[in-house]
This record gives sequence, structure tokens and C-alpha cells, in this order.
Amino acid sequence: MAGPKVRPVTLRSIADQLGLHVSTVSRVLNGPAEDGARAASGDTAERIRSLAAELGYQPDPHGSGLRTGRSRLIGVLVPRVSDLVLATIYEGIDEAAGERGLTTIAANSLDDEANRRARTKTLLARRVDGLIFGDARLDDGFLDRLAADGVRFVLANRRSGHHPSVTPDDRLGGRLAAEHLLGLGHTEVAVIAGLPFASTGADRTAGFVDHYRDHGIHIPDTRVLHSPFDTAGGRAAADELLRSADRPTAIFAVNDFAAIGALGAARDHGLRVGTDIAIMGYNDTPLAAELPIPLTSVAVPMREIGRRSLELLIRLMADEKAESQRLPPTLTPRASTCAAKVTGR
Amino acid sequence: MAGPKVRPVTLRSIADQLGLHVSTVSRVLNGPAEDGARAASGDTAERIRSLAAELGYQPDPHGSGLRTGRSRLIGVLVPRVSDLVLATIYEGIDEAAGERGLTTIAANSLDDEANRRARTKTLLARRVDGLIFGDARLDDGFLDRLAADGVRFVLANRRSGHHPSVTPDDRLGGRLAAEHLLGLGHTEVAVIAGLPFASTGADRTAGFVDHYRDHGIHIPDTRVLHSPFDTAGGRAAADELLRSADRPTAIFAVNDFAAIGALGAARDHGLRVGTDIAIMGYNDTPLAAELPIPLTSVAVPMREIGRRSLELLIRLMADEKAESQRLPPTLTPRASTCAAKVTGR
DNA sequence: TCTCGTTGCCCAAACGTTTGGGCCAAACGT
DNA sequence: ACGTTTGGCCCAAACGTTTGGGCAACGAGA
Repeated sequence: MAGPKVRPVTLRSIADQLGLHVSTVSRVLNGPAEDGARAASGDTAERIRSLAAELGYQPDPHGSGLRTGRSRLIGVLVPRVSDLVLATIYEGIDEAAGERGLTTIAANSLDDEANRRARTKTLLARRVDGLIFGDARLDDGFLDRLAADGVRFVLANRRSGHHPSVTPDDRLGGRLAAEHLLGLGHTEVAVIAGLPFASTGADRTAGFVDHYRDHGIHIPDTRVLHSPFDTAGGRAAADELLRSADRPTAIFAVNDFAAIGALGAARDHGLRVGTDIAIMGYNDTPLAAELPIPLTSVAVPMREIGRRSLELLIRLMADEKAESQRLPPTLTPRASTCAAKVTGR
Repeated sequence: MAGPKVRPVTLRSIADQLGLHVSTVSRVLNGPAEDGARAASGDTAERIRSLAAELGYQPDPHGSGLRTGRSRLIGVLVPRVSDLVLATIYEGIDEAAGERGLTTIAANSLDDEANRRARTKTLLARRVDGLIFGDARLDDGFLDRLAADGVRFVLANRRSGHHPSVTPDDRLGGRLAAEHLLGLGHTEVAVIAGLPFASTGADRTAGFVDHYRDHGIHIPDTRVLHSPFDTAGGRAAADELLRSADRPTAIFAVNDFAAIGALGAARDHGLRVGTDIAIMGYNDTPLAAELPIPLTSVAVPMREIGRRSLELLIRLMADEKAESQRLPPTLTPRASTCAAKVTGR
């Protein structure tokens, strides 16, 4: 029906057909409502709009981008989009962006310095209006320099320094986990703490350790293992923990996938998860509730983190006050820490 | 060091500083090598290039897009990026695109007709040069119309009609699965077949059923259940299968996540997976090997599918011959179908 | 009648790039 | 010495949009 091979439906073509000037058409179609009202009579505006609709006019982003210097493009850098947690956050970002007529461009940094530099550069070359980083590091010189250069960005999921960010309240989440396990009587506990430079892992671990310390229990460093946020990493770390002489009775993994790896390791060691050993995760991935042994996990509003980080970026770009946010987590107990007590969701 | 708040480093600014014409600079920096060679002496070209590098010149995509009508943007529509399979394919696409200086824009269609129309429209409004659909339907009027309108696109993962596509050889994969289960002696088998409009599910199921038929075993329709490609869907379908009077001894799920759901359902029914019942999945997600009960699965080169679909799109856009490709799958047997025989990877 | 304020529209200049063509001088061929 | 080629560069127009200023015409108020 509409536009075939060639789609030269432009402001000019519309203006010509109606015997109007291109600027008039522009103000009516793309300008602010108040501007459009002054630009044409109600009748003219109506003619313009109906012809535009009929022709399927869509403003050319190249034209407007060139003129305004803005692209309505938001760059999103994540460790990898195939990581469920970040993918979900990205979906929240993209959803909120779509509602505002913004388009997002995602890129993988693989948590690698050279990579994130390169990807950020190409994003900037695309003239994105702002950036959202999901791969911040606790001590992040790269972000500091970017900020100094005047690049607008916010952080999602992981915080860093005083850059504006939207994160889960990870210390609280860690405390919730500790409270849960301590409440079940576990005093010999270990943490699979994720990557050391990620605030998520660090804060969750800190909250967990703090809560135990507040109750007079010291968790030794040997019980806190770092690993990638994935299944293989969790399995390896859990394997090491379970091989040790004084094996813990409970393991807190700061990530569901690491926890799933731990589940596998426990099974390899002949342990029944939920009875012989308690294992819990973090993020409450959809998978957690559906596993053969449902996984106790701390839920964080991932999608909401995405949405809010986009909104925060919008405020930042409008030079409004952009304060960091910390969203509260909630713990869902399941069979992996308290067998038979609870089953599914 | 470089570009602060305002970054007016343009062809003109470079040309002015060197006392050259903007077109000369353009040909040297952005034009084809052969064109650039004729545009300036080796010495001049060198001066241009070094100044450009020093200033950190990056061509403005708005300017060039406006002039050339091309955006070097590729739209990618997937059911959802938080689905690991599609996310991995997308990574392949993005990787290959990056190597060619192209940028991808991902969007979720949620396998919903209205949604894909809307998202495709905004992608087109962004003036993407081409599209890759990861959410094709077997009978897809939308794609047919798009093709008729001259929009350039290819399909990834799922095929549809005669539109150019890069898919796994799903019939073969289904046969491999059947061969495996039949080889283990299973004659009472069921299929969790995924969504009926997705070629992946349909072809895998068809291959599976065909292989059994070729060996004289008929799989009744009651043993083929459709469900979403996720854990909850798989669990529900498996639950139904296991509740029936003549419960199957083996279940083939056309997707790993559905298989994980089936794992959970089996456990709920008091069945030991791998001994009481065999369950296998498809895609060989990284998770499959790491599960407490490692999952037999058919691996498909997801990332490669992504890469190739991008390459196919490139050919299509260059008006070259663009033939569909079908990539071979491989089966990896694990404990979920043959307990204890194999364990990890 | 004159002034003033609206209303409704047009004008024109950018934004940064690409690209077909042109032009001058030097080098070359005869 | 004269014509032709080539090297090395410049010219100018166009792509589609936005936006600060216009400028007529008209109605209202004085």
C-alpha cells in the first residue's frame, strides 16, 4: 500500500502538494504543539496532518539530527546482552526510551577495559545523546574521564564513585540473605562474591558479612570467593568451598547463575541441596523458581532499574537534578535453603 | 584530553586549518582509498590524516546519512533480547556488524503481531539500511508485505516462506534427538514442541516424528504439546504429559528452557531424571551442561547464525545472490537422558 | 482614520557530508 | 614548440530539517 522502493515523502513534498511552505509543515508536524498552533490555522494544520498521515510521513532523523545536533539515540553499554540480568535491565531501558521517542543502541563491553573504550567510542561516533553504563567498576577512571569530557551518562545496576546511578540496594539485599540463613541456624556460611570490581557483588557480600558480624559471627576471607557471574564460575567456586575440610552448611551466591553452578557442584559432592546444604542466589531470575530444586533468591526490580536509569538520564540531559537511586530488594525463600517447606513460587 | 563539551571537529574545521577544501579532506578521510589517492598528494593526505587523528575527527552520521541516504544502521527484531538464544544470535549479528562499521538496533517484538509492526515501523523511521528478523512466523503476511514494499531483510533462526534466512537445520536436529532416544530404547516418547507458528519448533518436531515413523513408531498427537519457549511453558506441558495414564519414558523439548521446566515437573512427580525418565533439550545453552542434572541437548551454532545472517543481509543489500543457509546441529548426550554414563560436558 | 496586536504564513540560513565536474599547472609525447 | 595527459586540488549543489525573523492582512480599539 504505502512507500515502495523509493520513499521521497518529505516536508517539502508535503508542502508543495498543499501550496505551503516547508517551515509551516515542519512546525505543524514536528514542532512543539504551541509552536504549531501559531504556525497555521486549525484548518491548514488539519490538511497538513491528514496528508502526512496518508503519505506515511516520518521525519528523517538525519535531517533533524544534522540541524539540531541531537540524535534521540541512547547508547547502552553492558557486559553482555546475553546475560539475563543485564538483558532485562536493558529491556526496561528500551521500554522507557520507546515511550519517549528515543532509540537505544546496545553494545557489549565484556567487562573488558579496551572493549568498553572502543564500544563507547563508536557509540559516541554515532552521536548518541547520552549513555547508560551497566558495566561500571568500583574504581573507574574511564568513567571519570568521560564525565570530565562532558559526556552525559548514568549507571545502571552497578554504582561507581559519585556518578549518578540506579542500583538495587545491594547492602540491604546482602543483609536479607544473611538474615534468612542465620534465621535457619546457619553459622558456617560462605559467599560466592562475583567479580571484585563490581559494586553488586561487593555490596551484597559486604551486607551479608556485616549482618553476620552484627550477630557476633565472623566470616573469614577464605569463605568469600570471587568468580565470574555465571554458572561455570559459580560451580568452580562452590567446588572449592565444598572440597575444603570445614565445608560450610550454607552458600550465598550473589548471582542466580553462580548459584545454579553451585547447585551442580553440590550434587557432584553427593549433597542434597536444601537438606544437606543450603544454597541461595540473587536477582530472582525467572529460572530460579522453576528449577528442579527451586532456588531461594533475592529479587531486585531489574526492569525497573532499567526504566529509572533511563529517566535519570533524561533528567541529567535536561540539566535537572539527577540523584542516584537505590531500589529495595525482597527475599523469596524456596526449597534450596529450606527443603520441603516451600516448593514452587 | 580530547573533545570537551562542544566538539566542532568537522571536515570544514580540518580543511580550514590546513588551507584545503572540505571536499579534499572528505575524500581522503572518508572516501574510498582509490578516490582519496586522486584527491590529494601523498604528503597532503598525510597531513590531513594526522590532523584528523590528533583532533579525534569522527564523521557525523547525520551529515553523511543525509547526503547518501544510507544510515549504516541495521535493525534487529527479536521476540525478546532477554531470551538467551536470541540474545546470543544477536551478539553474533552485532559482532559481524561491528566489523563492517555497521551499528545494530535491537527491538523486542514479544512474538506479538501488533508489536512487531510497531517496532518495525520505528526501525524504518530510523532509516535502517536493512533488517534482520528473529521472530518470523511460518505463515507471515507481514514479512510478505514488507518484501513487496522493497524493504531489505533477512531472517535469523526461524525461516518463513522463501525469504532469505539463516537457520539451524532443525529437521536434522529433530532427527538427531529421535535417533538418540530411540537408540536408548525409548519408544514411548513425547515432544514439547514450542510455539506452533515458529519454524524452529515445527521443524524440530517434524524431524523427530519423522525419524520415529521411519522406524515404525507412530507418535500420536496427544504426545506433541505446544508451549512457549520458556521454563514455565515447559513445566506446564511436562506436567500434563506426566499426569496422563500412559506417561512417556522420554521427553524431547525443542528448547533448553522448556526442558528445564520439564526437569522441575519430573521432580514434582517424584521421577529421577536420567533413570526414571529421560529429558532432553535443544540449543545447548551454556546452562545445559552446568545444571545439577546435566541436560542432553542439541547444539546449534547460535552466534554463527547471527554472523551469517548479517553477512547474508549485506549481500542482499548489495543486490547479490542471497541464498538461505541451514547450519548443522550436533547432539551432546548428558546425564538427563543416560544417567551416570556421562556427567559434565 | 490611525495605530496596534493578532493571525497565518513565508524566508533564509544553517547543520556536515558526498560527489560529479571543473580548472590550472606540470609533465609527457612527438 | 605544441598538444595531450595527469596530478592535485577546488567548486557547488544537494540531502531534510529547524528556527529566528520577517511581513502582509485583518480586526479591534482609540
